[in-house]
Amino acid sequence: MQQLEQDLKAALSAAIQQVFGAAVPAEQLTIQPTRKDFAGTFTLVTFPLTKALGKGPEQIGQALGEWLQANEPRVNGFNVVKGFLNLEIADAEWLRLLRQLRAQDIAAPVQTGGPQRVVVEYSSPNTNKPLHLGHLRNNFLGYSVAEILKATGATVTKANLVNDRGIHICKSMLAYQQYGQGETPQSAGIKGDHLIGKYYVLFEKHYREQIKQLEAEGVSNEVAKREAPLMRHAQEMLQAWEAGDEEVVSLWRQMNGWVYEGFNDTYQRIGVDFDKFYYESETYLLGKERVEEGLAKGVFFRKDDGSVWVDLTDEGLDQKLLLRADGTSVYMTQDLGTAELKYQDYQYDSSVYVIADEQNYHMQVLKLVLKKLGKPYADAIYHLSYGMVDLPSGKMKSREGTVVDADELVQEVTDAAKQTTAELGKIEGLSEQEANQLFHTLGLGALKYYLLKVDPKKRMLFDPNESVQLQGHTGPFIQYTHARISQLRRKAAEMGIRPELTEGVATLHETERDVVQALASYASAVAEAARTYSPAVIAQYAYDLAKTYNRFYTEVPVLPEPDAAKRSLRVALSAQVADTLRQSLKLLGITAPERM
RNA sequence: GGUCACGUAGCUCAACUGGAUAGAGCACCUGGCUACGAACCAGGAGGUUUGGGGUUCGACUCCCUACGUGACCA
Repeated sequence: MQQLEQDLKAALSAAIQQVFGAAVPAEQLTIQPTRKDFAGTFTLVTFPLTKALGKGPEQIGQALGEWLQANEPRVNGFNVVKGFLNLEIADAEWLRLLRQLRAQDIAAPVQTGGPQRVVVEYSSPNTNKPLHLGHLRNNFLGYSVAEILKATGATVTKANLVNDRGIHICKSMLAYQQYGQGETPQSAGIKGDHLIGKYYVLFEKHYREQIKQLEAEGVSNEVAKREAPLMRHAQEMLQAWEAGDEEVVSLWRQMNGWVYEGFNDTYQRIGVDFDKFYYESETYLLGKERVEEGLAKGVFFRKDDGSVWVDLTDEGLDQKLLLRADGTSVYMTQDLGTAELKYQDYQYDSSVYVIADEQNYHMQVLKLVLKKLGKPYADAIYHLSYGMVDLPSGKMKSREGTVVDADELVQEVTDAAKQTTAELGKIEGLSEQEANQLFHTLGLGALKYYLLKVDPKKRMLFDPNESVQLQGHTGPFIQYTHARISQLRRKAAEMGIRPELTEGVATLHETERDVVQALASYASAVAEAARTYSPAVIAQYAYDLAKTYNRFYTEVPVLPEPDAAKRSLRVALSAQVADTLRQSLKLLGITAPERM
């Protein structure tokens, strides 16, 4: 398809030379898909040529159209509307394209000239509470972007930088010590991550009470927050952890272990995975050498109190702290360290950080600082910045208990899929296990598609009712189209109809052309998605393809078609659609069932 | 106070990076299952693309400005 477009541009450039005697390079021509309301596939916009050629836009269109029709066999018709030359492509070319697509492996890499060694860091949870809706957008985005980049032939490492240390974990640990009474996930019958989350909430509750009490005694809010006994204990615990205190470290190990069991369970359930785990407890001291390096190179400076800074005022930012006066790290210090570590591990030419847009400033600074250090990988860093997920009631706030828990949500979408499937009476012939598997596939398909179809950088609204919808612009709509074709293929096989393209077909139905065109656009959709790091491009593509196919399906008979050559062609066309849909969904992390 | 995003149909989102009459889904109305799976398809209604100015053959897209929403930096 891209090839055809390029060839047409070259042909048009030649036509301009021949007809008008002017040299206009092919790259300068504006060609675009023809709007639905007009006949044709490609459209040349002739307005920009008027000056160079000294003719009116219609005149140019007419002359070029005539030339192409006479000299380019793939163009078999054209029309000119104002400054637009619409070109119609011959059926023989569509058939050739379909034949070519059928001969290729749909999973074969799409060459883009993009990065070859990529690290995608995503998920990166804190270990003090279970995953929630915001994490889901992050996880689905990260997994999908990794799959998309793989589809361009890149070697991709999925990395998870677990934030397993710090004051927030100590809060859970302290609350557990005080109120836990030796409870375990087994004894409580609660998933590990949820158990730890329970104690985090408990900490916050008692902590707030202590603040309130102090304030009642006339202490200012600021001081109360700092001096509340629970907070002081948590701080002491953090120091003990850093000093390697055996009791604290052992409790920390135990509780993190529970959390990981819970996380692994959730990861498995939502179908994401990782090739490499980094733990902040092992990386939080890194980065100090980078600070030394920067001081030696004279790109950082030390203030009188001993703290180290970088001056970014030339870049329109301000001065940024890199190391505290007491020599302890800040987040930036660690991130400098892990960037170096990741580069040593993987020598990436692209390092993708899937992080919410509230970190935009931080990531901008990280990149600039690495640049100042002269790091070769500074430009390879890409912040895949995504917007927050809002609820109809507003922003999610853990303190106000308005978070949507990931595990609960997955259960809800699965239940919704079960209910709808039962209503439609489509579970006959499935074992209970198969049925449950299907409900999960559909529910998760709905949820993933819902979160991925929106442009990542945009803030989005999560409507619980819409997220479980199985009709319309949804994942299950695409899954359904795939399942329906699967059934068609099974029947075709039973009837002895082979999906093949014989010489017996000369002309195509309009909807068949549309389907071939959509199929042929797969590669450019993947390329575009990879270039922009946007699964939404694939989501939109898969929907359009399914939509186009469904129209074909209702307008044209496949199996009942009396002409054997046409019948085989339509089965082949359908098969290609199913394969392309399955592959597209795979890039989104969504499974395409054979029946539903 | 400063920086950066975003603002499109009642609601949720698109618009091939400056091109034609701004498209889908949901919700609402109408029609289509004795040819292959109706989780589908066809049609209707719904828009001053937040307001105002500018750039040009042409602006949802670029620039300026006001307003609104959100995030971040001190």
